[in-house]
Amino acid sequence: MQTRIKEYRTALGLTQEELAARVQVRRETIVFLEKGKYNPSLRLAHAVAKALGTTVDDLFSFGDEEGGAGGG
Amino acid sequence: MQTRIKEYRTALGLTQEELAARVQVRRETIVFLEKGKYNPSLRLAHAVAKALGTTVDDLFSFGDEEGGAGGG
DNA sequence: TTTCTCTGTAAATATTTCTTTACATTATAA
DNA sequence: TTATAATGTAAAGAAATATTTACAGAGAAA
Repeated sequence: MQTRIKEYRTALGLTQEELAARVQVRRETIVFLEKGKYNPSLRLAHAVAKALGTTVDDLFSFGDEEGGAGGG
Repeated sequence: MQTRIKEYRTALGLTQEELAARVQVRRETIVFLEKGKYNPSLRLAHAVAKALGTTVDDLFSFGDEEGGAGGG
């Protein structure tokens, strides 16, 4: 799973902390997302996309793993 | 959070079990998603959208809650 | 160097998703 | 009624996300 969060965030001149505040999560959660440490809930993914002025499908991409939702 | 999973699934003539098999999750998980019982992981949301031939943003909608990702 | 801001990491914990197993309901068909 | 297929519900537990707290490194500015 890849994400363009950092790319969008820096383009808007936001710090991780500012983005976290907009999304109403901890800064660490933003760090983890940018680093791809885990796979967010849809609600969180949506909130981040909205805060960055884009969509979930644009912000996150799946190399197209191998079929399903199971771990890879 | 609203979803059009059932709408897409029935349009394709799939049972919950068949969709579950394509997505590689349990049938109960599909029931819960269709009923809005919980908020899936992004990976699961993506896998379901792909199995139904659509996108995450099309399949799920957020009335646009109130800002962030925090519970409502 | 010291100070400040931003970013990254780590461990324990709370919370939620998702599984597993089991049973109930509804509808169709014999 | 009896049988079968599809759907819905429930509870216990496994696995993951997200929080909380704390500390460390990099860069800019004094």
